[in-house]
Amino acid sequence: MSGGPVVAVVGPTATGKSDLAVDLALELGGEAVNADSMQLYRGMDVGTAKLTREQRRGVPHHLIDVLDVTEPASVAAYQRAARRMVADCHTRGVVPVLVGGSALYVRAVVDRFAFPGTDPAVRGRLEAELARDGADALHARLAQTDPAAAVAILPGNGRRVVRALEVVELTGSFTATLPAREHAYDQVTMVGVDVSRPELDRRIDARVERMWAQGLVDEVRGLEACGLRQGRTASRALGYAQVLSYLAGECSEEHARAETARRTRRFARRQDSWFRRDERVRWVPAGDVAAALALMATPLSSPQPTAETARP
RNA sequence: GGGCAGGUAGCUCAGUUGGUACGAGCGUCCGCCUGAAAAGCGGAAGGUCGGCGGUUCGACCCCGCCCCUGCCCA
Repeated sequence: MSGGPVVAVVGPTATGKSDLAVDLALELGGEAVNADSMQLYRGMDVGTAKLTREQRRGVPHHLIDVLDVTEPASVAAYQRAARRMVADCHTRGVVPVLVGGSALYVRAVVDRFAFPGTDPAVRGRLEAELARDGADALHARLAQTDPAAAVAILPGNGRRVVRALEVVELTGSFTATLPAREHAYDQVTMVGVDVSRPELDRRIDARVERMWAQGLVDEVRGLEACGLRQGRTASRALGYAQVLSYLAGECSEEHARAETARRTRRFARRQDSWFRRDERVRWVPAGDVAAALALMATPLSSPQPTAETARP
């Protein structure tokens, strides 16, 4: 696969990825392609910090507002749509600028990555078994049918065990380790937005504060009426899950707010370590458009470590 | 000035009626992650148990004094 340059702006939440992506798109003649699992949802705006129309500054944004809150999101479906979008951009001579903090989503489009199929019936049955027998029991069974997968998946991780069993049933085996980091396109530039942990925490607190001020609670209330609570994926989103809990009378509003901030900080660390581990990501200080543009001059494709991967 | 409660991991607190701190949650750091990835799972590092002195073979747990915090009485 090739076709043209692909830019990916990654990093933890609240670092300013979206704005940087717009800046880059403006400079490169590009369009933004969302790689955020929650911005996929219509109506989830303040809680996902979606850019407003004005903030997008005329740059087209794709794969945003494409799912109803009741629909489950899935990487595989996203991968198909995103790849199609990238190809479309290339056809039009436009640079696709992927933006988002959903690490797996980013890899799913930028890397050689194939997802085995799924079957609702099989999945449903296995999930019922998980609920009934517990993760250890299913893990023991996985050890029988696919020993290698069982070794790679911790016994307590019911979700992964279920998926593994599902794939084994469908295809005979399950590869429980992520594929090698190999780009699926010729010219990929991954820009990581670098922010120190203490600064990140400050930004997150401020962002959560702002979300509340901008009416997150009302947004969730409205979405609840649209079935948010039944949405398998959307109802788990940071902020939304906590507010739903508050609306259900399970905790105070203040607790929901504090929990949102706490879980977001935790999430940001997971994102950070995920992207830090990827030696192809080149880091630039938050908001440093010039530094990011400088990287475009020397696109980095597949696993090819360079001398100056680290930045001051 | 007197009385009571309390001072144990970065934080909030368990705990030992004297025998190497079983600690827990949160935080921190690290790792895993293939159709829910803003989810899910796992590991590690952190403590002179307020200070000084005494009793004892041995004290974080007993005694004395002191310091600090909170509450109450004057």
